[in-house]
Amino acid sequence: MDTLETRELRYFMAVAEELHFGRAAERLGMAQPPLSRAIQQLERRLGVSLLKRNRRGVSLTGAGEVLLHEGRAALDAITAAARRTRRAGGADGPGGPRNRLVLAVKAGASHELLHKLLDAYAAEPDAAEIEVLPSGTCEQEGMLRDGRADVALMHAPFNSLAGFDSEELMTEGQIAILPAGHPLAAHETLSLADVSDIPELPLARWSRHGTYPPGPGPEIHDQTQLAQLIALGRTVAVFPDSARAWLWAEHTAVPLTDAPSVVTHIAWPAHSRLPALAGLIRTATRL
Amino acid sequence: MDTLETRELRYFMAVAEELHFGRAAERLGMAQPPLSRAIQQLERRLGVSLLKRNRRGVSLTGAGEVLLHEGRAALDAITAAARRTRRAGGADGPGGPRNRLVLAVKAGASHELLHKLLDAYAAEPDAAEIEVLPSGTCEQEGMLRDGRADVALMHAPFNSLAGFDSEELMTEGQIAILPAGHPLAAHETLSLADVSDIPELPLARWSRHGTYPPGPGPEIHDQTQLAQLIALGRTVAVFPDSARAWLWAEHTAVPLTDAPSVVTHIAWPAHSRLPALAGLIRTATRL
DNA sequence: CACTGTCATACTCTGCAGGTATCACTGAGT
DNA sequence: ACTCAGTGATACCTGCAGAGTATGACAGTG
Repeated sequence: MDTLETRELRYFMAVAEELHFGRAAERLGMAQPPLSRAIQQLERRLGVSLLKRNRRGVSLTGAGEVLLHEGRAALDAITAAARRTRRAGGADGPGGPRNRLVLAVKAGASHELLHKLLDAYAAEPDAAEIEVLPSGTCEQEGMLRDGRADVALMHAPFNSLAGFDSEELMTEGQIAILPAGHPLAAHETLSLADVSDIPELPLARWSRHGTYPPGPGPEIHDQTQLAQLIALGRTVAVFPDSARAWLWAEHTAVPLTDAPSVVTHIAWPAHSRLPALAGLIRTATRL
Repeated sequence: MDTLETRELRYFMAVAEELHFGRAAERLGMAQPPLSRAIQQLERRLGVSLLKRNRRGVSLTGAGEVLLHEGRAALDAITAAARRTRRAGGADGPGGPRNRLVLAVKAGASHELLHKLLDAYAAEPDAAEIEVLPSGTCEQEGMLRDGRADVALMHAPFNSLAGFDSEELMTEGQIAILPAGHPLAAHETLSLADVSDIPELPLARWSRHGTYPPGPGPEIHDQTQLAQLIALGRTVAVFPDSARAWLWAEHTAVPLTDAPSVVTHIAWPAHSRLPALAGLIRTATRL
């Protein structure tokens, strides 16, 4: 059979990520031997070898890599099903299923657009309740995939719209945000090259799931930290034009001529059938 | 926890589709009581009521409908993971993972395009092996979703591209295929209205998962049957222009002026990472 | 008012997921 | 060369959960 229980998937994902049975077992809150057996059994059932046991740790085979990717998608779909079902629960009031949408937005981005959208939608007849869920850097995609959110504001080219349906809402240029006193702040416009290699102003490194990319810049994980570092003359940042909304007095914004445009979309899982979603999208595209 | 074992999902889907515990249990090859208990337990775990037990059959609650949709997507993702992993198995030859792609095409459609594509791709250096999988009416979507296929030729507006990545390959008009002797066959062009309500030529009804839509037309499930019925003067059909390739002598094709254009796309699951896929897509878009 | 169809409950049993103890093997250090 | 640490596999045992059988509760029907 091709049953593939979710338990087996969870187990395999843990091992594939840790590449170590002991640590994987610990992460799963179980002992190592049953984990080993479960994986063996999974391999036998699929008729495929997933891991190369090298006496010194473990590595993935080609089939293992495939299962790592496909399995993640499948697990996301499962937790999404659970979450969305729970959220729809207690429903069936006289006005149909309880109307509620979870909207994921990158924390701090598109304030103005978001405000307009929420106001316009709230004015609609029989508008659903919108819960705004602030998301970390580029995390909206995962939130849609695993059901934490029903719909999201995404920003191409930073977010990937692959696998979602979407409508374009807004296009804007990008600006460099510099310390007010910096020589470059006097320019009318700048290019990406101008701001990307300033020795005394290295680009900040954003936290991604707790780790930071390598480089000389300071480590940050929210916009306030970044704003402060810019104000102190320690770094420079590139942002969509709408970031002007939160600039400090110590900041100067200079348009970038050659930075790619940022396109804000409203996006949702392609198979979504939430009745309230259509109304929100209609409102959004009319803005 | 929000574990949601696939077994539970399968059980629920069966009940939600049959709306009858007994039949669902039979379909699952088990007795009815354990099924009842499993569903109850699922409802308790999710903290949500999924089914209304009406003493006379069963009906879905709002949350139940959500789980029916989301669960189908999740189950598809799981079987896709299993299938694709199996297919990648035995891999890891010296030339990297075994290169093989399964391409789903609507049986009989786009013959010429398909031929050109396969020839052009076969000429590429390190081309993967392409397995062509004929699919029933509009079934390519399901095949991509549950992993029976890796990539598909789809025809908008008949197929929905929602949830897939795709590239446009070809646009064509549509034609009416009439019995050669019919009065309308003498026209230069026709409109949809002209052919949709001819009393003596009712439109055929295609099989969809074994059932047929209601209507006066004959029931068919493959193109040859249809061709024969047209030749016999019993029905009329509307097809993309490329269907001219298989017309019989007893058929006459007349262009339709107001039928929507048919756009052929090559489409694949948005999260796909198959190395061979990129080459095929590149070849396809160059045609 | 018996009867049928339907889902729920009670009870039992078995298979398997999980734990503990231990083995087998390899590479490193002295 | 020998020991030791680290890692995954094996052997064996246990308890629970998932499956079966028998039966109950209830509603609609003729």
